[in-house]
This record gives sequence, C-alpha cells and structure tokens, in this order.
Amino acid sequence: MEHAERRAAFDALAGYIRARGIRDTQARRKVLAVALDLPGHFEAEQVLYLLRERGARVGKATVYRTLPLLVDSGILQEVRFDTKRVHYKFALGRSKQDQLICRRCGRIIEFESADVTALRSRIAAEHRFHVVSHRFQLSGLCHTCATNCPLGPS
Amino acid sequence: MEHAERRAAFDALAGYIRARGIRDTQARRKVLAVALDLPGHFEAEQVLYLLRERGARVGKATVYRTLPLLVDSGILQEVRFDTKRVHYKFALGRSKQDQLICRRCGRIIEFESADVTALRSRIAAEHRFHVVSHRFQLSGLCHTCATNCPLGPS
DNA sequence: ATGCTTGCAAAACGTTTGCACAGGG
DNA sequence: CCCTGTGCAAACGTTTTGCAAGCAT
Repeated sequence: MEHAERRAAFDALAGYIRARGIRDTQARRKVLAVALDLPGHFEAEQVLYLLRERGARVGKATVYRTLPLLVDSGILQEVRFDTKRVHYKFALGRSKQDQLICRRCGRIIEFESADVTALRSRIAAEHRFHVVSHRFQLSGLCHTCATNCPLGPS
Repeated sequence: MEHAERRAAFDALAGYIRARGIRDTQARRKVLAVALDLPGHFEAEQVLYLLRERGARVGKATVYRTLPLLVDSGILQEVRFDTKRVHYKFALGRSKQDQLICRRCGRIIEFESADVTALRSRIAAEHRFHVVSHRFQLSGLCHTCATNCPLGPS
C-alpha cells in the first residue's frame, strides 16, 4: 500500500465522517489503518488479529461495526465468495472488481473489462433499471488446475 | 410448477441417484417435492417449515444434506444474495440465471443474455481459465423505486 | 454535560457434526 | 443382513446485540 493510497483512504474516512455527522474516533482510524496493511482479500477476524498483535485495544464488535462503515465510505468493498464469512478488499481507485475463482485451488484472479461495463449498462437500460453496482464472478478451474486435473472438481 | 416440470425434476433425481449409486430414500423425495412447491427463491428453513406443515417427519440435518444433492443433480441452483444464508431456485430447463436486484424493495428480476455467455467465454479464454459457472448480478434501483425516490438508497 | 461509541460477554443465526437407530439394497 | 442415510441434539464459527462505561463534541 503506497503512501498516496493510505492518505486517500484516511481522507475518504474523514470526509465520510463529516458528511454523516458521526464521530471521529480512534477506533475507526485504527481499524482503517490495519485494514490497509492487510493483503488482497481479508476478513474481519484478520483485522481483529492484527489489531491485537499491534497492541491496539479494539473490541471485536467495533471491528464488525466499523467495516461496513468503511464499505459505505467507498474505501473498502465487500467480496462474497462463500456464505461462511464476508471478505473485504481495498477499493479506492481500484477498477478491477470482477473475479475468476478457481474451485480447486481457491485462487482468485481479478480482472477488469470495459465490455462488462458496457453490457451492464445495456442490460440495465433494457429493464429500465438504475444500476449502482454489479458482481461478475466466473467459477471454474484456473489453467494450472485444469492441466493437472482435466476431469474437473471432484 | 407444472406437471411436466415436476416430472422432469423427479426423473432427474432418480437418474442422479442411480448414477451416483446412492440410495433412493423417502426423505430425499420429500425434500424435492416440497422444494418444487416453494416459490421463486427459497431457503433451507422454508423447506423445513413446509415439510413440518405437511406432517413429514424429516429432520433439519437431512434438509441441509439433501439440498446440495439437488443442486448437484442440476434440479436446483444456489443463488447468493447475501452472506447470511443460501438461497435456492428451481433450475431445470430454466435459462435465466442472472439477476437485477433492487436495493430498496428487494425485488429480483431475472434475465438472460447471450452477450453474458459470450463475454464469459471471451474473458475465460483470455485468462486461460476453464469456466464452469458464473454469477452476474446488477444491484441498484428498479424502475418503480427509482421513480419514487430519485436520490437512491438511504 | 450530552449522548454517540466502545468493549465485553452473551446471544443469535444458519449450518454442520456425532451418534445411535431406521430403512434401503 | 449390512451399511448408507436419518433424526435428534449438541457443536460450530461468524456476526449481532444488551449494557455499563468511555470519550468526542
């Protein structure tokens, strides 16, 4: 995570807090700081763990209450792979929001395609729907796994 | 649910059971029968509830064990809207598998588009990925809700 | 000072599992 | 008969909530 991105994230949080008229607390900034240090996709539990590791006294409930705030402010994005838990990723200024998910090794390949955006607009228009966001996930086997096991997932 | 579709569903289950060499039990048929009577998208809990309502003595565990079987046999399809629970829908011979989800009223508009299929293949090829299934969901406001509240979801 | 936020623990939730019994082959 | 499949209840792991205390405004 580069300095510029961190800066943008904290700015976004500050702006969000001001706009919503909610309080600027240390807990919220600490959760954000830790979230920015986690790699790719992470879960609430990892945020909590890293907070503890750094000696920050932030409760589990606060983490669970803050992450949706960070999503709402546009800093993070929810990514849902399974029903077990919610995953998050840094979203500010990142455009790759669609995924290829390997059923065997679990690898997640993110991609971006102008065609997806175009298609999304076209379909929305056809149904007179006002699109705010979309999810496009392709599930199957990545090249490596497909080569090792041509028969597909067990 | 028309008679022909019910018939096809039970045939599919029978074929699946034969192919896998697993047992043809009453519980599995009862779960299917009830699933076919549930509207659009439903959850495990609704299956259980309707079974109880009809006096069928089928345990919760059996429902949770059978639904994935019905998915695997191609009769049902998993649909994931939120992380809370898994939703299911009848899938046999139905081609509409993509959705427009209204954030305000919760309405789900299913659609089908050859372009989605084509795009999916193209993207998979670009990444040398072997696609098995995909998910394409557009979230926003349906025409009715957008008209009533132009500012978007609260 | 006021009341939004927090932390803790306990509850809630959908789902899974251990086990003895039932029932299909 | 054997062994898979079932039902019950208890376990599970993530997320939510009730409440008293803490801290931003």
